[in-house]
Amino acid sequence: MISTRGRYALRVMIDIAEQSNTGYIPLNDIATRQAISEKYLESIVVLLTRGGLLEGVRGKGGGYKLTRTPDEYPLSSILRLTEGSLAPVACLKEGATCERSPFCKTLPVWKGFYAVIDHYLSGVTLADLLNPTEK
Amino acid sequence: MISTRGRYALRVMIDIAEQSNTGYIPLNDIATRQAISEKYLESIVVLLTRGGLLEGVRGKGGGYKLTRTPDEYPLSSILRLTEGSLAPVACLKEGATCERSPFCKTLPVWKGFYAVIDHYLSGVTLADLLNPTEK
DNA sequence: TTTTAACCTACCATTTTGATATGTTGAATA
DNA sequence: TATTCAACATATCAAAATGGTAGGTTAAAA
Repeated sequence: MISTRGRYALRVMIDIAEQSNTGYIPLNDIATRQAISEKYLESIVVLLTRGGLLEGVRGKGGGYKLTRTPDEYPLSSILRLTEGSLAPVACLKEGATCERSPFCKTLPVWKGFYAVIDHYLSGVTLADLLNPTEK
Repeated sequence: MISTRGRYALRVMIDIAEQSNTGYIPLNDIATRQAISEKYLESIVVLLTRGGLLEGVRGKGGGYKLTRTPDEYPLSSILRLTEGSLAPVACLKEGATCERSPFCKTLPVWKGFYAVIDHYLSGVTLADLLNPTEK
């Protein structure tokens, strides 16, 4: 299940995209607009910045900015970064190893499930979530 | 993400389906075959029994049995029961309420995601996971 | 040099996860 | 009828994840 990290990350990205004609957007403004604790948002936004989805600039006039256009952000990229993985079962997480896998009867279904999840979240981009005018 | 509860539940259901010509299957046997703690399985199987997916009989010669044929168990029914819900976000859980929902920009995407998840897991049945001979 | 705002580190309460332990009830069998 | 088997019930628990909070440091502009 997608936790608040992923959900808040999406809202932050939308918020920035909608304000993005205004240059860099300070997290303070975002936190106020979205009614989410700024301190908690910090821990989420740092993932997006390190992952290259956002650019942060310090000091006066600073804040965050998108590094691409909204249509270049599939939701999968945002959620994979903040949730750590989109794998629906631990067995499919990167680096996971299971001795049952050669004969596991459930593995194919989990792989199919993973593919469906990834396909859906890769087919929707940030641009699809914006106000029509901002697209 | 699907936890061990759901994953083990699937394996138990497959195990019972494959042995089901032998009448009632004691949990002890299943735990041994699947190499999972019997006591932990108990807490999972009770959900399946209460949900009507399995029938349990006590005493000597007792055990568990399917209440339907394997093709009548969509995986969604097994996983929904053991995981509590298949909703990908807390906002979509039964009984959940959110004051943002009337204007939430992410809600439609979560609903679509939920629909995709439900569709996939409803389209695969227990029968699809069995050995070809047991189908 | 003061203000602003990102960045960094540490901690913490609550919930969920993944069990274990110790029984009790009910059905068959010897 | 006593014994055995196995479901059913309840309590507890360690570890991890979740959802934060607190306090400080660095860098950039005014």
